[in-house]
Amino acid sequence: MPTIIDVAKKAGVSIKTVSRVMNNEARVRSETRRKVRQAMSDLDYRPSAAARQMRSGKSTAIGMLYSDPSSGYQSQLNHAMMQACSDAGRYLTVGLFDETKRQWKRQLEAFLDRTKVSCMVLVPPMCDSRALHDCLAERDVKYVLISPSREKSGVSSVAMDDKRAAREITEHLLQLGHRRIGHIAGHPDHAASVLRRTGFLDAMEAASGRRGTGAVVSEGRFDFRRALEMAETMLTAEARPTAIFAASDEMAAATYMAAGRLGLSVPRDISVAGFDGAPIAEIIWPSLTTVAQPYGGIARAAVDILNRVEPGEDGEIHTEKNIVPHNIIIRNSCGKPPRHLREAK
Amino acid sequence: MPTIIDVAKKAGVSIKTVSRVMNNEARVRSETRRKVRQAMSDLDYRPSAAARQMRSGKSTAIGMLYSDPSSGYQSQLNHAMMQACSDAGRYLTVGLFDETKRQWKRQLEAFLDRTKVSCMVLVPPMCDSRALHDCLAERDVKYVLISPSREKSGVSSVAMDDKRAAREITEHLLQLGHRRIGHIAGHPDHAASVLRRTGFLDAMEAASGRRGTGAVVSEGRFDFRRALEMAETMLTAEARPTAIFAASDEMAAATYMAAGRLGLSVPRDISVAGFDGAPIAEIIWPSLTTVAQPYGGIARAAVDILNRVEPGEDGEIHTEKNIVPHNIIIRNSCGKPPRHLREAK
DNA sequence: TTGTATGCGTTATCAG
DNA sequence: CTGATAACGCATACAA
Repeated sequence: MPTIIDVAKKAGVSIKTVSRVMNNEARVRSETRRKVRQAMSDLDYRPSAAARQMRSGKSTAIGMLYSDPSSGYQSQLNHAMMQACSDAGRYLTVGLFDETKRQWKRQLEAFLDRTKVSCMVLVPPMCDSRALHDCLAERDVKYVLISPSREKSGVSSVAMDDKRAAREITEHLLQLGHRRIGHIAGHPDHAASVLRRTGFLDAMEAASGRRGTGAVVSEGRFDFRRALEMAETMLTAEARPTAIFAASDEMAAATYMAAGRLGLSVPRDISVAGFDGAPIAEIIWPSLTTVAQPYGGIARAAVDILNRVEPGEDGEIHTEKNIVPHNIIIRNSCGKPPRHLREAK
Repeated sequence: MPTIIDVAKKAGVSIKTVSRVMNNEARVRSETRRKVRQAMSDLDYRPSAAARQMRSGKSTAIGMLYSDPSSGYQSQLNHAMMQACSDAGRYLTVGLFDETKRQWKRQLEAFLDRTKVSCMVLVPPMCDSRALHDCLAERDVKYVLISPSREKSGVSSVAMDDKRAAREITEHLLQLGHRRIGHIAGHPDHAASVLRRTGFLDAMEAASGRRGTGAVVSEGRFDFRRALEMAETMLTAEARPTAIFAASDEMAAATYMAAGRLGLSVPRDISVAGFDGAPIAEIIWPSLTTVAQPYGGIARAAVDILNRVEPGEDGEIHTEKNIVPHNIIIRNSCGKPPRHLREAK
């Protein structure tokens, strides 16, 4: 494995200069910089993370907190972050974090002490804890928020556009001819739930000309059992919807089950759409039309921000609010409504 | 942060002695050892991973390969490993690994070069790749296998007893009075599937006195749609089972759906049991009786083996085959069969 | 059984 | 703009 000394020799400069180039410091003549870069790639040089960390006291790894092992969202994001870090030549160090415990502050400090990470990504629900922000700021750790409920000034964030995605998938249903559509919403405290519901209502309003027309909304709270009840209620109402848009794929799965119990077939009798692009959406049958969370794009954007925020300490920190485009995945759970219901308002 | 020097001063010895104590070397007087240990805990000393790694060229972290982000098994194990490592004062470095690509060897070597891990845990399906074993052995990386299909001599392994667990959950069903029980098996190439099926058949045989009596087996292949079909077939057969034991929680969920379509209620008309202890088992309703994989115990055992295999290089390597006890989680998906079917053989 | 001195690959100081 | 040299915390050859 080549070291900084080998690079310095090859480029005919001192190791300090090589170090300067690596760290994107300003005062280096551009030709010198070029020579060093050349030498580095010729030798396939890769700096020793250990030596770097030992000297600077800071790890190059990116830290991430994990609070709920059974959360599909967190584990998907975790995977995407690993991938993004790997692509960017960095590493991800993840720590368990129990936000409910009173020891959380010590827990966090132990994590920072041991890992020496100097930058982190905060995912929901950690990204909404003011105390957590303060603790990080106090220790001078840079961080980026993923899908925060509220933005925070001076801190960059990355998110998808939940409202718009909800609008789009509702429009898809409308385009198929559905006029009476149910929505099983998520937990009202969850920012994304509110956005998804609003997007749904916006699309319904645009189609009918009046807010609320044709829309049937229930609070599912992201809970399977509750969603099951809500779906059953909707499907047994006198004027039952011909399509249901659930705010999560799990709740969409619950809707499948409710439909099954009532002898209704998806998508013949009832169309179902979900949200998240969870594994279950591919697994269940018929496969579920849903909004895929852009985990990869979100992770890449977060790593990218962290890469840029670190070296350039010249002047003030440039923060940004990054919206990552999503995809609607059309699968087999949505069809046209029965003809006699198609144009009924 | 205290360093080895602070500890040495406090204990009144040289740093070399402290180093010896840390690494569990033999030639240290036990009183000296005690003094050093005391000083370490007084100062809340924690060795710098960076310095250690720089000096030795090896990281203290434990490596793990991840191949399928949507695999609940892998992500659960991942989480358990993080926890276990954290408890043992070690770190987990996980790498993506695409076993299908031809570049896998370079991918693995890049991982080893960059992370410098000297020990790893291999989870399914990686633990069954002979080429992977060879590659690791070649680079002198110690590893432990988790739930391998076949044991490998000279390599330790950790697993749960799938056969026994399947037998036990089947016995639970038998005890409730079920005599005709269906089993939706996993993929036949998967070692665990075979064990689970065998355990099921063993229990049925023990109860009836004859192999196969009362048992209805279908190949579900761990696939939702296929399991759905299998369950529908079973439930519409003339002599339908009063209980179904699915080899995975996902397939149990498919069974719920099949039951729903046929107007059958769980557990009143049909009892369902699963296997894995996946998040979905708690989420679906009624909550699913299942075998919980002992992820935590498996991870702890693996880390423990790795902790012991490393320092004691005196003599030959002691390998072990560790079976971790599991738990049957009784929830709400199993009940007594209708009276008239209870004793029917 | 214990201690001393050296070097691992970086970054930072300070002088050119 | 560039370079010589001293740390950083630990492990180990070598010495006692």
